[in-house]
Amino acid sequence: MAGPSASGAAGGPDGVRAPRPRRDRELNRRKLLAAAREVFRDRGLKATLDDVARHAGVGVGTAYRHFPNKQALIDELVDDMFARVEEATRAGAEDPDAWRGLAVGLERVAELQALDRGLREVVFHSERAATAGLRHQEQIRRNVDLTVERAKEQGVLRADAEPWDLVVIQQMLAAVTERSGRPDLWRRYLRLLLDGLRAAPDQAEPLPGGHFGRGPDAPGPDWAGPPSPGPDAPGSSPA
Amino acid sequence: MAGPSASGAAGGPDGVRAPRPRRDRELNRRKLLAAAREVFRDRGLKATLDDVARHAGVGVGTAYRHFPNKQALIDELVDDMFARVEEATRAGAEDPDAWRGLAVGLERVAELQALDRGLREVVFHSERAATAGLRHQEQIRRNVDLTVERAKEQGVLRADAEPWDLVVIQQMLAAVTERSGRPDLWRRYLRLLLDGLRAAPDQAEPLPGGHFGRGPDAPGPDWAGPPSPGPDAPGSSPA
DNA sequence: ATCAAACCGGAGATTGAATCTCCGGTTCGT
DNA sequence: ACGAACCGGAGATTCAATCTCCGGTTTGAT
Repeated sequence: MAGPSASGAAGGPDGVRAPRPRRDRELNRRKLLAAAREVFRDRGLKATLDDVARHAGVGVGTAYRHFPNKQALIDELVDDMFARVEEATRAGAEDPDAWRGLAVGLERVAELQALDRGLREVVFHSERAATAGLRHQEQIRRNVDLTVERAKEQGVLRADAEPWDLVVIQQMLAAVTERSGRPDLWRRYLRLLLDGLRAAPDQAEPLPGGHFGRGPDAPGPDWAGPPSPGPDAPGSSPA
Repeated sequence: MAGPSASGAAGGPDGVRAPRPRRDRELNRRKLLAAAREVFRDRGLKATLDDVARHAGVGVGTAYRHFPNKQALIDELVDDMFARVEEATRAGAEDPDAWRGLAVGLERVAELQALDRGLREVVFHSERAATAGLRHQEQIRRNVDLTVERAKEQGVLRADAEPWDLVVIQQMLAAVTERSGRPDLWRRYLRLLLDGLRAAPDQAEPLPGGHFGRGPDAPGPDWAGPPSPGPDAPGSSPA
């Protein structure tokens, strides 16, 4: 009869009672999370918390009781998203055929983001990507570095390619999906980019843009470095 | 002393007087247009009409007296933008060396849009691009078609490339500029894409995406065809 | 079965940003 | 010099999104 901690608090660090939470609470929480995944996937992060609540079949009040605001709800999902991307890059880094690994890694990640608008916005856009999923982000970076390094060793990737090129390529593919509305069109341009990425004898001209007038050790774009300056370029004319 | 049409109306089709408009009116109009070009170039179309007015050194009221709303002001500029793009594509279409023409055309257009955020938004995003600059748009399409056609004839462009690929490529380059904040990074990826676009013996795999399950004669993406379905994809799961 | 605490739903208050109007004061053309 | 036309910018208006509040319902315990 006496289950664990029949009536009093068990071995909690403080004297806090455990008043047996109601069953529907947890249920609603799950429903909200699931609905959020769907809504953000289809309509992006700009979807309203009201939308999520309606999609979950609960009231707005319930939504706000579980999550103080939309950002908190998003934060709850971000880690998952990065985890999926990490997994997708792992396959590429581990393939013994480095070229196939490169191609497969790019393809997997592109597949993920082509199907999930919320993921695109979290992974590529936001400066708040820095806020969460850091552990995953580091591993992703390591996977990408490794993929590129091995592809160069095997002589299948042009020597002037850099790891962050793959990130930029994902951004470009995301743009194709976003602006065309076609969920598969990116494959065409991935093929094109892969053909350009492959080591070839007649690539006389090196890729430009290897070094700008920036810091001493930051040849790449702003991602993976300090947060970007934001969508607006300041420093316009002073009247 | 007596200037042209000293006091009465000249040859107007109706009896409307021409009461000699004040000089500052036209001046302010010019100032507003110039300011709008700068502001939209630097901050995009989401800039406020108030912003434009402030930048022009006039009051908001003046702005609204000259243009009923922001869209009207934008419409006044759109034609110019498309004209510049048309001019940029012309060079590519006329070059006797078709490959150089292709490369130069892509580069010129990319330069234009990399420096002008407003142009990016007008030319690539909006469904309202359909509203204005139609004459230019048709000529642009003709230039692009010609460029591609000749490059294929000369055997320098892979046979499975299509004219609308060039449009998509511009979108990708625009995304690079937009998301990196680097005004020159696109050159790197244009090189990459050009290397992928060039006819080569080892391109065994054709580009995918030539035909989807769409209409009978619409293999390409939605631009240059019917207006796009908008940013949101409906048809989500039915609960 | 009964009760009180905890939870739910959704109308609407609040906030914020952008658009547009109105009127006193100034400038232009005659 | 004079009056019409124009200018400037404070603030009314609109619109959408976020969040709060309270009457009614459900849950778990006695």
